Amino acid sequence: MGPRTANLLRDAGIQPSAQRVAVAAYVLETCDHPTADQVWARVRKSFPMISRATVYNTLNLFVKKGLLRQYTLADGKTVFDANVGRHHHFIDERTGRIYDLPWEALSVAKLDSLDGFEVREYHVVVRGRAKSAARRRA
Amino acid sequence: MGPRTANLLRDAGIQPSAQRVAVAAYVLETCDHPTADQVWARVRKSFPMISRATVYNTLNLFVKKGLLRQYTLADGKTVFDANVGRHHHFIDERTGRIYDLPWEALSVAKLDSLDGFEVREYHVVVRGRAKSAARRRA
DNA sequence: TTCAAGACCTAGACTTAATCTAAACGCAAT
DNA sequence: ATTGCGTTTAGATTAAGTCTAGGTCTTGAA
Ligand SMILES: [Mn+2]
Ligand SMILES: [Mn+2]
Ligand SMILES: [Zn+2]
Ligand SMILES: [Zn+2]
Repeated sequence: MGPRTANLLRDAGIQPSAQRVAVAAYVLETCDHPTADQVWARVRKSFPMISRATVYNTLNLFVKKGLLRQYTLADGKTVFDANVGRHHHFIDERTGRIYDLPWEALSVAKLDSLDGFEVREYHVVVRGRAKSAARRRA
Repeated sequence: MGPRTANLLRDAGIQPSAQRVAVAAYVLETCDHPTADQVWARVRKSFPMISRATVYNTLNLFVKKGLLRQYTLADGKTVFDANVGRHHHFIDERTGRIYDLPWEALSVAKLDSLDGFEVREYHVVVRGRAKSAARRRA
């Protein structure tokens, strides 16, 4: 997470300050879907002086630059997603945990015949329970 | 919207107070997907003394009794939906407005082969622009 | 009819997520 | 050294939502 992360930010047109690298090292690597405050809590362990505003600003900057996506899928919680490609989501109803489903795992038919709507993107939101195999995998 | 609405509430096991009938008359009839504060603003026009807490309590009660569904689809906003059957959603990216798509309008394949996940429900969230025809229809 | 008991409602305090503000900081070019 | 600019900071602010404690309304039994 040293110069590799810094270069990743530079390539996206972002000045790699120490705070931004610390946020990136966590949020761009995890396969969780953390909220902003979860990111703050996590990054503060290794960077105790970082402020809440900086974490929020940094996450929003990463979204604007295409390094992150932002979703609100459940509970009114806004989460961040390092998986910026197309994919679907599975929400475990017991734990609230969000899992990624590969784009090819599902297919949606009849989208073109949606009369009156110009479709730009879509994804499937699935709810249920993740079995232990999936919990381990993620 | 007088005794009809009251009976609807009674049938759901809800005591039809004046406040609850006023909330129901709007939120169970609209095909919008209003937030709690939008419901409050609307109901206050005809019932100026109703409190915020009552609107929130009433909406949550309706959800618990199965008269409403609650979604968080975009912008971290929690919205209420009088359409309690299965259906999909279309979000207009310009206006933020949410439209219902009939269940049969789309079909999702390969859901049963989702290894490691026990599916309880799912729906498709589509984003794009609603053409004027759809805007009129809704 | 009266009048508790319980259900319901209300204003306002509180909590939490998120943004805003204005000052301070850090670093590079002059 | 001085300036300037991008970045960070603490704290104030806004907004969604819940909670509390007391007041009001309904209801049904005496
Ligand atoms: Mn609202
Ligand atoms: Mn909020
Ligand atoms: Zn994801
Ligand atoms: Zn709907």
